[in-house]
Formats: sequence, structure tokens, C-alpha cells
Amino acid sequence: MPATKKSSADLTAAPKRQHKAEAKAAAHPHGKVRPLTRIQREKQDVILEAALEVFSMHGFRGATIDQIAEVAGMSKPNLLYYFPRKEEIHRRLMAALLETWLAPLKEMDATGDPFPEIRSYIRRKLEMARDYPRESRLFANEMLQGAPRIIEMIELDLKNLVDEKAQVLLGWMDEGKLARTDPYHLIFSIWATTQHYADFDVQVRAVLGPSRNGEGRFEDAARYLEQLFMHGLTPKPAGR
Amino acid sequence: MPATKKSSADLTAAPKRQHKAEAKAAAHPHGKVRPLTRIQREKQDVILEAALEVFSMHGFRGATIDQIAEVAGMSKPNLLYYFPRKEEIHRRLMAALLETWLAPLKEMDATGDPFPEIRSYIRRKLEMARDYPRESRLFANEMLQGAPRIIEMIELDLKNLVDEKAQVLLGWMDEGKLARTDPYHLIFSIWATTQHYADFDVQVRAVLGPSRNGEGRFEDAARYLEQLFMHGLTPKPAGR
DNA sequence: CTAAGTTTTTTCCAACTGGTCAAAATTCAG
DNA sequence: CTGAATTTTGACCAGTTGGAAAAAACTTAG
Repeated sequence: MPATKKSSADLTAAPKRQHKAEAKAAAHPHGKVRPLTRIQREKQDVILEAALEVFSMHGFRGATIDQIAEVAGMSKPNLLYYFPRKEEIHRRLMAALLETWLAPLKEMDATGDPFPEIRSYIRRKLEMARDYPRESRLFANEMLQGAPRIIEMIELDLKNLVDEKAQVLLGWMDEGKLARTDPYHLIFSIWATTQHYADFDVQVRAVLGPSRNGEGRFEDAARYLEQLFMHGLTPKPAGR
Repeated sequence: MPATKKSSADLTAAPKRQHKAEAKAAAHPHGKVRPLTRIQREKQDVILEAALEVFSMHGFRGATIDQIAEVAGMSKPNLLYYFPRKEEIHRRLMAALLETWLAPLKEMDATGDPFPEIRSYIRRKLEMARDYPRESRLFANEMLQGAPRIIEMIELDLKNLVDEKAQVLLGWMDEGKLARTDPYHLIFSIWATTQHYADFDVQVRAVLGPSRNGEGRFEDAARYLEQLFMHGLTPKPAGR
């Protein structure tokens, strides 16, 4: 359960064919569109990893190419050889991020039972907050700024997925397997409580104090959230 | 229930005597430390209000003095006459913010009953997310960046307050009035779920769609959270 | 009204920003 | 080993950034 570094390998590695070609064509003033070379692939990954580090802390405007280049261990012009503009790096990061971010919700299975399903959804989200805190912060940063660069994806992909899963939740409620409540706000509350441990990590650490700061705090959080949601969503026996 | 503009009046108006003097002394190269003039007070408020707007969207590094000056309706040098450095503005904002931010928790009364107390704590926090979204985002931005400028306040004032209220919660649990659970994570979950509606506003709006976007969404959220926490924290009758 | 104090504007600056370009260094296919 | 393609570097640029300085404009107490 390593929570540090290298964590974005899977994220940065899946940028969607189309984008690759795009980036390539843009990155290289030379005419032809060729497959990426080994060095191109490696360096792009190094850059995206560094960019994740910097963007997730300072947001788009607050991050500088110099900074990213330094973290990536290369010169600024060299970095710009791979990604001709700052926005391009951010775009690639966000595109990959959204995929990863929605994956856990996608797994929630309508044919399963609500409590195991919701419980493991919470677990997965909490694990992501633990293992990919920078991704969580990158996302949060974008949201805070009004999501200018991903608003369409939010309004399409994300909204559709949530709509679909809200239906699943409503189904469970109709079957009396889940307390009747607002499925959208239910999903929001799971997002909020789990991502909190990545986004407000400093605060959580400061409040818990040095004594409770091992990875154990995630176990405690998991236990607490499980209790909260399982109790909170247990259906009342019809009457009263 | 106005949720827009002018909302920071009370925030920016309470900068703590000591700070005022400090700011004054620093702002004016002239020797003596005099009480603030009317214009100074007014303009400082205008600037802080503008700075709140800008900092809350772009974070400290992403915000520029020019931007703040423009929103404040004055020239950059003029603004710098009142606050000689960018950091100073941010510091003032954060100091006032922390006060306001912790107020609701402070009100949680040990002599009251847990459910009404917790319920109204949630209400108050949700109202703050609705009425002071910029303040919430300002705070979130600082957290995302690792709280570099307020870490001491977090580790002292905030931690102490939370420790104190955690004891209150534990007391209620001992009396069997509240489900036994981790009081710290309980507080975190209230923070997370309520602030989510300010910090991730774009996402919430996008997901709920145009139909559910009136202020009514806060009522829905309040109802949902109330249900979640009230059910989730109801103590089980001893056995089992 | 006037002079001292306050506020605002104009001009300026050095450092930093995102980004360009051509030359140099390196890699790699044949 | 060689020549073409790729990668890296150094020098550079125009625009922006936080901030300084000083003079001009405005308030205000007496």
C-alpha cells in the first residue's frame, strides 16, 4: 500500500489514441505524424508526473512551466519540445484524470445488494484519496476555479454517469433495501467525505496530531464512514 | 437570504486591533502610528472584498495584484498604498476567515442534547457554504496548497477547538445519547459534506442539471444531510 | 484660505512568465 | 560508421508580475 510517488503511472499512461497523435503532431513542427518514439513516451510521462505534482499544489495559473521543468529534471525549452503549450499538459492530465476518477462509481453494480456495493464504493474512493492525493487535489483545484477546462466533460460524461447511478440507487430504495433519500446528495456526500482526506490532508493531519498520523488514519476514516453510511442509510421498517 | 456580494462585510470588518496597527504602520512610510482614517477603513474593506473574490478563485499564486486592483476599482499603486504587499492582503483575509470559520463549531454546546446541537451545527455550516462560498473556496485553496500561510493557526486554534469539541462528543457517547464512533472523523465528515456545496459548486450544479438549481438545492442538501447524520449517529440499544 | 497631511496617479523597474528559434549534441537505422 | 532524424541547449523575446519613487491631486484642521 504505497501512497507515494509513481502513483500516476496508470493515469498518465492512458491518454487516448487520438490525443497522442494530436500531441505528436503539435509537438513536432516536422510534417509527418509518426508513432511516438521510446524517448517521447518516457519523457512525456516524466513531464506529466511532474506537472501533476505542480498543478495539484498551485492550480493552473499558479503553476509555472519552469517549476514543472525543474521537477521533471529538464530545461524549459526541452519540456516545451514535448508539450508546446502549458494548456496541453493540463489537458492531458485532466483527460486521464476524469477516466480514473469515475471508474469507482462505474463499478457500482445495479444487480448487487446496496450495502456491499455502497460500502466498497466508499472503500475504493477512500483508497484513491490515500493513493492518489495529487490527482484528487488537481481535480479539486479545477473545481474551485469553476472547472473552466473540463466543464463539458463534467456536464456530459460525469452527469450521465451520476444520473445512471442515481437510478440504480432509486431502484434499491424502491425495493426497500435502502433508506429513501436523495440519491444525488448521497453521491455528493460520499465524494465529499472521501476526497476530504486528500484535499484537506494538512488539516486532517494537524487536527489528529502526530500520534494518529500513520496510514492508520485511513483505516479509522474507513471504519467511521462505513458506520455513518451503513447506519444512516438503513431503511426504517415501513411504519412510523 | 442573499447569497451574493457584500457577503464579506462582517468578515473583513474584524481584523483584530493588533493587525490594524501593524498594517497601518507598514502601509505608511511616514513615522507615526495613527488611527485609521475613514477613507482608509473604507478602501481597505473594498480591497479585501476584491481580494476575496480573486484569491478564492485562483489561489494565492494565481491571483495578481492588478486583478484585485481592477475588481476593487482602483489602480495597482493605489492599492499598494493600503497594503504594501500581496501577502499582507492574504494574511488579513485568512485571519478574519479563520475566526468566522470556527464560529459555528464554537457554538456547539456541551450542555445541550447531541441531536439538536449537531443538527444545527450542520445547518449553520451549510448556510455558510451557501452565503459565503468565496470564503469557503479561499479556505479550500489554502488547504490544497498545504496551508503554508496558516499552518500555525490550524495547529493551535483549530486543533484546540476540535480537541475540545471531540471531548464534548465523547461525553455524549458515554451518556449513550450518541452512537459510539470516532469524534474527529465525525467532525471531518460534517466539514466535508457541507463545504462541498461551496467548493464543488460547479460540479453540483452540473450534475443536478438546470432543473434543480435554485437555492432549493441547499434545502435538499440540508434534508439529506440531516437524515444521514441523524440516522447514522443514533445509538444502538446496548446489545447486539 | 492655507498649509500640513492624505490619497491618487504617472512613470518606472527588475524579475519572472510562456514561448520561439537556431545551433549543438545525441540517437539510431542501415 | 555514417548520415538523417531526434533531442537538448542557450540565447532571446515580448508581455506580465510585484513593487518603488516621486510628483500631482485632494482633504481637512486651524
